[in-house]
Amino acid sequence: MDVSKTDERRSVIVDRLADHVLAHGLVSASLRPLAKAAGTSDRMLLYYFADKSELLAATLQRIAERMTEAMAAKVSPEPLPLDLLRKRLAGMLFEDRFWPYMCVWIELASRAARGDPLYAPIAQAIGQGFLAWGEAQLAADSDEARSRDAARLLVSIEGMVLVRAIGLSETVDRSLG
Amino acid sequence: MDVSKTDERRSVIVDRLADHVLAHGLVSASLRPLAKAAGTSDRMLLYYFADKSELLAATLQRIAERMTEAMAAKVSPEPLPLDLLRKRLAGMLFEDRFWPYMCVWIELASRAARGDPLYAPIAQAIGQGFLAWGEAQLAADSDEARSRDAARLLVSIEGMVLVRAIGLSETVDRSLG
DNA sequence: TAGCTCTTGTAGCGACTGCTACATTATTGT
DNA sequence: ACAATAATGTAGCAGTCGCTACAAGAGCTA
Repeated sequence: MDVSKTDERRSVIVDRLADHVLAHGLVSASLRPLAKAAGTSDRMLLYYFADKSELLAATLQRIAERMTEAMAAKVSPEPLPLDLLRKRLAGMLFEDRFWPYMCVWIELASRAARGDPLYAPIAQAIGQGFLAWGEAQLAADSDEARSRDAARLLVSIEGMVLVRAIGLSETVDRSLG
Repeated sequence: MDVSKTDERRSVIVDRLADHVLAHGLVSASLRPLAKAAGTSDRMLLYYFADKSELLAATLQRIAERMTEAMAAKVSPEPLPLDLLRKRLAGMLFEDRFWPYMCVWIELASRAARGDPLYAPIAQAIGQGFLAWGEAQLAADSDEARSRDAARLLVSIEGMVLVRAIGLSETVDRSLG
């Protein structure tokens, strides 16, 4: 059966939607601009997706997948101590090519914070994925220490991202020094 | 002169707008709902304020003032080391009555991250205000250490806020342990 | 070739957006 | 008391929002 035909076209659309959301944010993710970015019509977006929520969920999932791939490519051959991993990760996330992901991430968090039923579970899942990634990367004496360090990694990375978001990059640098 | 008359009414309105934004977020801060919350009409909001930007700037400033007052009330008589101040502050910011401020703060940051000309300067100013507050609270051996610790305080507090926003409160706790 | 499903365009609905023109009432200063 | 100014209501404009009814083309199957 060629459910694949439809799925393939859906996938192409989702890719372009992801590009658009990364470039312009969830705040300008309304159907007509998204459709134009995907080279189609709002009518067709709602043909391939039940409604806007489903469309955005698929788009955010795609964005998360891209980020996961990028981070998988950054896996170190051996476990790293917290300080070192934090610095390497910070260096990566502040690259220009990754900053759009961080912008969307904050936007996602701001909606999750209000308990939005669409965004809150997505944001939580991404956060837990990051924790798991951190635990796999970290050198630690015990499982307890590993879990604690992963939590600290997540917290400090998110803090750096948010502080940079408000235009205080040099404060981020100072905190690392 | 009773410019005061107008200013007084503006101030009452701003107070109610602040309540509404804290309760429902910037995302639902459109003129008609705001007006209803302020007990007036959209027409009158634009009578007292030049446009929506000016109105929101005033509202966010009011919100920041309230937060500043709350933090001023929490000043410790003597300087505190970083770890202790961090824990006390985290305990405060995660109280139910302060969480709405954190939600608005993340929303503000998400818009600042995209360089929004209205929100970016406001967010940056608030961030710098926090840094100054932290430097005044921290015990440190040198100005350099004080500045670095204030940066670390800001980064870790923001990180905890963001991680809690995505529903991972227990991860925040683990990071503090 | 007839019919059927998949795909797509057109047009529009009702709600909401920021904002404004116009008119009217209330208040104030002289 | 009268004129000027401040304050407010009504109505609406032009645009966007998510979404949908309707119809027509495209492609396949019998």
